[in-house]
Amino acid sequence: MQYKQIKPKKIYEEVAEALHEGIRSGVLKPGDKLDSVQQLAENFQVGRSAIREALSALKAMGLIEMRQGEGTYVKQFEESSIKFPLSTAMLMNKDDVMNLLEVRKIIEKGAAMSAALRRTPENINLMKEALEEMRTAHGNEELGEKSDLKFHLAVASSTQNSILVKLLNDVSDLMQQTMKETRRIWLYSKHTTVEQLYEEHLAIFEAVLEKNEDKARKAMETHLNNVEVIIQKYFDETRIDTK
Amino acid sequence: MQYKQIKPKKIYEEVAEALHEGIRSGVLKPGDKLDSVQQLAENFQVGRSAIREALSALKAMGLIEMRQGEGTYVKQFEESSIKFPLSTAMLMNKDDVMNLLEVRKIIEKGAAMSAALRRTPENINLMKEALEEMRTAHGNEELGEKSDLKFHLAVASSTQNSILVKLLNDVSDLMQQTMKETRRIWLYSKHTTVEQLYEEHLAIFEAVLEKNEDKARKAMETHLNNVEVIIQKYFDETRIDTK
DNA sequence: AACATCGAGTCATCAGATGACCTGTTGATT
DNA sequence: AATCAACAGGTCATCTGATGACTCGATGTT
Repeated sequence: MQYKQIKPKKIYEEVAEALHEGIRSGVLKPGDKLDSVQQLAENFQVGRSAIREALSALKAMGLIEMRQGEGTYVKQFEESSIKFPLSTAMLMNKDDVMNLLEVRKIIEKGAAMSAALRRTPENINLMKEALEEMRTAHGNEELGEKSDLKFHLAVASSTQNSILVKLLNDVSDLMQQTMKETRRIWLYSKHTTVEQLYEEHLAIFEAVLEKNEDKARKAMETHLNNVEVIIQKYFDETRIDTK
Repeated sequence: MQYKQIKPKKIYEEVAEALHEGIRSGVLKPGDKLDSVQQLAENFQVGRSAIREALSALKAMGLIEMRQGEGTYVKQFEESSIKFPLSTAMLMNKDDVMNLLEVRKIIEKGAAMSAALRRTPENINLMKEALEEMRTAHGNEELGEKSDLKFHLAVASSTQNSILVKLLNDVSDLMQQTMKETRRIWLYSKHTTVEQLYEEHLAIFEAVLEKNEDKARKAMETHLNNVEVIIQKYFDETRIDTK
């Protein structure tokens, strides 16, 4: 028979849960000030350390903010901040990078399609801006990289789906972190084909502009396939094993 | 002029960061036992509370595990289950749910395509199992719901992409939690169309079995569009405003 | 061989003390 | 009247000693 795992609840876990529940249920609204640690300790009838450990955990989850000398506040977290706990503690081997890239491809393709349907004139302007930056950035890898990101973000925003934007952001962050060490070489390879990259982005832009869903997907796919080739090449050259 | 925000780093934040870095860089490998709190306090030259608060945060992120009487260990987080720390203090309004569903659609469609390419015989068996469960579960909503999830998970696993699996899991969790309160009604609406749902799943299964990428995508799309209709209907009926 | 007991190591929790920091008030200076 | 230094009260940040609870393995007993 299956025995259910018994786990003696730690006090600070219970406290954290209670507060979390309070926030989720709306008893504690964003911006509200919590009682002082002292006060909470008395309310819950526990020591101050237990309270502080609970608060540390909640803070790590991004639910509250502790301001020294002031107090503890429930964080403002409109739509934008759903946390996708894509663990940043990830090994950086070829498999992981490739898997991550596949995820990114899936999301970006979907985003491109959705963007083609829902983009507004403002979105278009943002994309134009990014493209312009990219075009005039030849030679300046730093700036090129930034406008690249900006463009992808503008596409994501065009979906009018804040959750999707957040997710794509997280994935991009992870990619950047994962590739931190390979960055210089990566920028170099990229630089060599900067013209081509610009063309690819332009194609995506046009598709979104024309509200052509299918073309947008394909353009994004082409683009990311090329990115994949570059990364692939880098891995092959430097012989980083798949663990 | 722009002033850079000065933020005095809290000790426990620095400790948390140091440990996090250690894990990410691989100095601390999964399964490793950390020094005792006492010891860490001496190593970092800080008080025990600071250490404990840092550990609470890392624990909340799912990076470590504290076992009373034993010690603190770096969590094993292979492909399987990374504990999902929770991020769901989110309002449950129609917009959020719809956005989330769109994200799910994007990911699941991508997963279905990838699954069609890479599924192994074992994956097929898992899917079959889930389908069988679903078929024989008529009337038992609890079980039906579970096998539904199991099926989607089996599809995700077929991609051989652990990151994708993790992500889909997180999104599903979020959806479940978000819809926790609407659950009963949701199950009911679902029940009325359980036959149809089974057919839809079967279509996905067949497509994956045939390694037909395009068909898989379409089948998944059809399925999720129907799910969307059900949810949509629920919202319309109960008049939950868009905030 | 099986079981009970015990001790070392460790996490869990409490509470007092001290420092650092923020806000608002008061009162003196200009 | 405007400005600013000083202060007080509230709060978070941190350290520390004490105590309890728990795990594991060693030791001793039957």
